[in-house]
Amino acid sequence: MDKTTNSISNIRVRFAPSPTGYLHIGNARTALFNYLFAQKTKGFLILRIEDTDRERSSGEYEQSIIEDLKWIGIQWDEGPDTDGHFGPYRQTERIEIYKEFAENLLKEKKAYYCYCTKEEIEERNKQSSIEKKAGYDNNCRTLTEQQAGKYIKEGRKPVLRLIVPEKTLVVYDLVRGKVEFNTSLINDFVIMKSDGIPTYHFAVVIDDLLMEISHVIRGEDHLSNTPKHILIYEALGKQTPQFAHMSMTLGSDRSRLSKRHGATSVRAYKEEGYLPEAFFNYISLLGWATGDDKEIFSREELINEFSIEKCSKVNAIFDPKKLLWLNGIYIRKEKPLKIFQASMPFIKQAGILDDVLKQSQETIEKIITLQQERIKTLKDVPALIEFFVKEEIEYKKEDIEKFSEGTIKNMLKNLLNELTNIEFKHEILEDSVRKFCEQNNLKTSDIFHPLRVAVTGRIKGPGLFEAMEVIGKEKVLKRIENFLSY
RNA sequence: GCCCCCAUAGACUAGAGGUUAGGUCACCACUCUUUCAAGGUGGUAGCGCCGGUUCGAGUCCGGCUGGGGGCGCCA
Repeated sequence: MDKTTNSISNIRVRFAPSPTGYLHIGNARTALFNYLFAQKTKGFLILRIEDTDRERSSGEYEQSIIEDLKWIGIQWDEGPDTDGHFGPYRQTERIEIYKEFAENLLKEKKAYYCYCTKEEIEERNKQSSIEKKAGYDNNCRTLTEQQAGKYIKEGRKPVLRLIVPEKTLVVYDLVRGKVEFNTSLINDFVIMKSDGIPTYHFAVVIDDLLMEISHVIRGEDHLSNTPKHILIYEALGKQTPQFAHMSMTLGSDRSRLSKRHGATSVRAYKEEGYLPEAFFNYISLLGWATGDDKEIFSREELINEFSIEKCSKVNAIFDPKKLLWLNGIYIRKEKPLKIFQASMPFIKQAGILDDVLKQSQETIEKIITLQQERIKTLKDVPALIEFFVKEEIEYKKEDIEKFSEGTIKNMLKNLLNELTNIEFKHEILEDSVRKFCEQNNLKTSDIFHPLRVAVTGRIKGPGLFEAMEVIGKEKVLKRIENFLSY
């Protein structure tokens, strides 16, 4: 995660989650785009924890977000878990810094204390129904010292509000182009809460400033808040970074991605057996595309091809089906041994670990190779390899009934004798079973299907003879005998 | 209510005035095949609506409609 200081780029971007839950898919995509941009430009990615909401933030969530980012393969150059010259990277550890900036704004009369309670503001809003202006009425901007003194005596703890000058603000957004705002619609907003903690708007600006962030790449939900941020930069007499507001990720009904749409956290997909590479690739496709028709990208290709200009302004719907398809693509491309290793948690979970560990690595690799094209997610692995590794298999009642007809059983019995005498190589097996069918005037399917059920306990699966070879002579013969006993 | 953003099939998108509107997922059919899967081939399906500019509009402009976002002592 370190980068030497001889980097020529002074591009610095950040991903700034608040640790109030697991890493959300939408946030993961924002993180990914920041990562890709940093990599592409040889810049720096900073991870900053925005934990000023003390009610909802927790260290566990911070940890889980870090784990999930790492799982996806997003690496950062500076953050709470690494060294860096712009720390601390956790907002609650920066409270004194914000206070200092706030006090300066107060001194310069660019901000003021407000003693109003929520109730008082609401009440006044109701009274002035002519102007249906929502929010704060800038009441305390013109508070006399006398009035202020009275409030202080009452023991009221004030918030600090920024004086919002009336003007037109222009955001030159890298994704959306020129966007104009009229600040007359913005009320003097809170920058420091009454408990001395900065609000999001204030902390974000101070941090981006001090951490020398050059490009703020974030979700479109922050576009409307950007004028507030610019106002703070201006009050501080500082230049703004560049802004890029990415489209949002929505659920299947075009509403915000929520529990109703299924899994919304990165962690859930990890636990469902998705490969991080596939996930990485899939979310990069949401709101971004190259001019050609390419969709499958390695990490390096993605970094190489990425550009903010190619980012779409249109909100994208998260489609689990396409992710599933892409996951299959990655699984089929992966080395069998890698798939096996990645499936270990699921194998353990399924309770077949002991049987699996009895197999040689070679056998395991053969099994995975045979089933690879059937694996959609790693979670499928136990069910697909189970009948290879288990000593005994169980049959479904319906399958037994289907193939319990006397002639079939007799044929299988005869075949069993044949199999006893041959070498268990799939070519040889196939050869002799086909010959057996011919000699007995049977269609191959008359024997293939019952044989598959007898040997694997299933009506579908990989090539029958390849499977038999891997399962091994001893087990196969035993299984057929067992099947015949029903 | 006010402000901001957006609009190509069910979904993700290509398209920067002249295209038979291209690709991918999903869906359907066919094919390969001992089953399933994977693969191959083909198919259904789209420029939200109304005006304007232009010889010509998916593409430019305006309006409408629709969707999303913001207006917190949440971030």
